[in-house]
Amino acid sequence: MLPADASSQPTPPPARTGPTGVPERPGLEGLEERWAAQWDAEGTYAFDRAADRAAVFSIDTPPPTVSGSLHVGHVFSYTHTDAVARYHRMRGKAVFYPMGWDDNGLPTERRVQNHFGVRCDPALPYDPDFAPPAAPADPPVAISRPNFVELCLRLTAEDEQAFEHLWRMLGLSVDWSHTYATIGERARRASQRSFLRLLTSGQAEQRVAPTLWDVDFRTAVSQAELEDRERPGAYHRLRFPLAGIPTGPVDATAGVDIETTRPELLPACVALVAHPDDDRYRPLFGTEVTTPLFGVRVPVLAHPLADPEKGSGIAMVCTFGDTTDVQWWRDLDLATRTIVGRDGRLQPVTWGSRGWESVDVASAQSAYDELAGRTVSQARTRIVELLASSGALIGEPTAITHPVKFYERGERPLEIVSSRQWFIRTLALRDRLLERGEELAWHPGYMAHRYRAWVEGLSSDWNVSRQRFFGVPVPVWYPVDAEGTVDYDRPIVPDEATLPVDPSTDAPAGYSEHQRGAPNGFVGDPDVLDTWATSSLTPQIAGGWEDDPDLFARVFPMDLRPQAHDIIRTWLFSTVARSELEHGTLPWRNAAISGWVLDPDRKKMSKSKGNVVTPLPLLERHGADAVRYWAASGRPGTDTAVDEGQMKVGRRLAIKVLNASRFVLGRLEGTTLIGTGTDAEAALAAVTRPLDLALLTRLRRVVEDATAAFDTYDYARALERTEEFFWAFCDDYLELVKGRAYDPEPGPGPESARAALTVALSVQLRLFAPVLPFVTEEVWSWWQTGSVHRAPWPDATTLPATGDPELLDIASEVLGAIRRAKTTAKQSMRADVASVTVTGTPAQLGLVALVASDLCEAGRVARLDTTERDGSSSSPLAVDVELAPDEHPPSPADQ
RNA sequence: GGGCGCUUAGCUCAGUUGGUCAGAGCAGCUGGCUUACAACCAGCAGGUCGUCGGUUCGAGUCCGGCAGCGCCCA
Repeated sequence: MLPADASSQPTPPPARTGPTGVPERPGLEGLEERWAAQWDAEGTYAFDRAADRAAVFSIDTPPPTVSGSLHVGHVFSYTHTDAVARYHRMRGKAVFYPMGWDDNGLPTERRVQNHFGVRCDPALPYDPDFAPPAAPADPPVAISRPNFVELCLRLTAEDEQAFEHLWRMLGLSVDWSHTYATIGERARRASQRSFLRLLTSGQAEQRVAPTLWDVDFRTAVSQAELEDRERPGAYHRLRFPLAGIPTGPVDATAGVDIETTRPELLPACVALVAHPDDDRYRPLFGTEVTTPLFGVRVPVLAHPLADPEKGSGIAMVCTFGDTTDVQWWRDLDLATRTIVGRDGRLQPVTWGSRGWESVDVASAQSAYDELAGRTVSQARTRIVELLASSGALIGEPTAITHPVKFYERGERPLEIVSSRQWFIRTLALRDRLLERGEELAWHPGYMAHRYRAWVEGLSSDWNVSRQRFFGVPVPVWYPVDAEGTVDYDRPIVPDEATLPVDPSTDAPAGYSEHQRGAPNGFVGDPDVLDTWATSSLTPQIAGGWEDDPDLFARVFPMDLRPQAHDIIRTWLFSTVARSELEHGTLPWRNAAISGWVLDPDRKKMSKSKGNVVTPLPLLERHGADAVRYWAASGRPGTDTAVDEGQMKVGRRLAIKVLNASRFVLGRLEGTTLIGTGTDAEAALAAVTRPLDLALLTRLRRVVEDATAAFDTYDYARALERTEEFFWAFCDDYLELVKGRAYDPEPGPGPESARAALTVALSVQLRLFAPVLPFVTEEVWSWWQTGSVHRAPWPDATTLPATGDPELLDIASEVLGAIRRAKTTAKQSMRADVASVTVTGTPAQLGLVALVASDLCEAGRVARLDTTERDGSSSSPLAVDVELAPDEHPPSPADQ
């Protein structure tokens, strides 16, 4: 585990030499600790809360799930956000960049259960002296809900410290005074307040309804938490006798065959449905059949969702096999016969009682008693045997593979049970939510499709209650009447001023705790809110909604929601919905969608595959700037593989920044261009040589490109442009101007070179700063005051537009030819060149003449001649290079 | 079954409105310790831009079909 205190013992800066403060041997080691501590101490990233809304850039940071270790995917997408944040800060915005922790919910519960070996039993009383077992207990120890929540809070607090340390080492420019946790008091208050307002306005309501249910976690889940998994199954062909014919040996001429993958739900059958246009079954519509084994008379009905192509074309409707059953049940107003309990086992049924009428009660009961108490899959095995021996199973089951709905964190197929749940009415909102999706600026734009497809496909309201423990409590109580019956229709709500409340330990106003559960008393709602029901309010929580109206007015609606594409349907969607319900606006103007990080073999990472890459070793091996470079090279929205090679490239780039800066600044000693208060205008005025002007004009275009790219959240493009320029700057320009830069004599040539180097370095450091915050800050500190991250973003319009960038190209071309000649001759780059003859058009030669002396200096060329020739300006130059006689020719033996 | 995205050098990927765009880096190979940098530098090599067809004077670039991969939704 990491040391939690990021500010402890920063590495001292290396010894410095000379007035420029440039270290003798600059390096990357220790920059993270040193600058993280410095930024913290100086408040470099503190939000200026006096700034008004127009001057603010606010970010709705994704709160990472705090359940174990961070994922390299976090590093990836958070780096993208941080680069954008740094850009806007340098553009002069007051950047509101908070950090949240998503600690409530199932992942934490699971982690606590495994870490301590405990399980929560809400029936137990609180034990103030409880201490968790030293080693995880097996079997788990049952503890009370308050004790369980305490353990959750304890573990998340530890995790959050480790996470914060990692974020600081990564260099996120978060204002750490604006943090929140989704189980924290502000989050609970905001979540409960919003819920109560939705309750008042009728947008939240409680109903007993078919509910997607995970039988292991024993909680409801929402549509957004579903996922399909391919599972083996089998079609079973069952024959339903026409009504009036008793069960028993089936008359083959008087039955209807259906096919089902869930024969165990036969006792829950309430109807058969076929497509209204299906001629095979049209004559049966309106008649009844009886279920095999159980002798229940059920209607045969028509519904367009029945698929004539599927199985026999007629389906059995049960309580409830899948979501289509629910729809048929609703549309056709069918009976309800619940057999699957919340533990995933078949409940006892008294056949012949109301709702369980049968033409042969005794047979039904005897068949069902074979199933009661079994799990769904056990019951399936048994009923197939019963059906086979009764003759109702026609032929052998046909094995198939089909998609089965699972809770995304679950291990067994979801059941649909009837239960009392709280819903937020999202279906009625669909059209408005689609409009909001159109209003939002998506980066990249095609991500809007994901949102639209999801909203258009909504099939149920949002179930927000969860039968779990570590979450924001549903803030209501219910009165208990004189007979001890709970009246769910008249919830007792708290005053907003008392929030947050916990109905399991707090008594409602007007009641005292001893009335809990008593006649004429009250009960608390035992459920907690879906974790998304709180996470969907992160703009409000971070922005201080109602708690800090002044702050809220300055930051909301926010400028940016950064997130990955897999949670568009959950987090992004639900946040848009809550903002629409609460404020009638979008929660933010822009959504920047990151891709996923894949493992080095481009496979999706997952714990089960064991290919999850953790970020800390990467940071230790390559350094933060290098890891950030890799992350920022990943295009917006594009899935990207972990690539340590790319991190090495980033590290090399950072080292190159150090060394190039050292060279440039080393040339400035004793000039007026160095040190605090460098006057950019004075430096620019000194840039007079064509090559130097050409460089700055090209740089001007780079600044324009990088700025435009960042304005559309394309950090990768901004980096690419900057990097491309920087390498050319190092490889060619620095070599070309070295002679002038080293010239100790004052004069327009040397001064122009030094001034151009100064300006170019300053601009490039600032262009790199959003992606490489540590190395740029380090270099900035050698010769500037203040933080580069507070320095103004380069303004392209201040750079010369009059230079001819073509001059750089032509100089590089000639220099390249000289280098090629030396390499071909296996000579050192320091080898002398007797003469160079450049053949080209007059226009080309005119340019060559402008850089001739720099070329001769850089290439150690004694004489440079030019020869004119006709031709278009696009035809290539011809460069003939004649090396000076080698003073130490290779001996024949070496040839 | 519907939708979205992707397919360019051995690898990872740029190529923004169709016209010096066939590119970069890595890996490979050949040289060079050059007074910023050997954690370096210079140079070399490399691809019918998935496939078929269409639009156009001209197509990685636009349109359509197909194949493969990935994701989302039924």
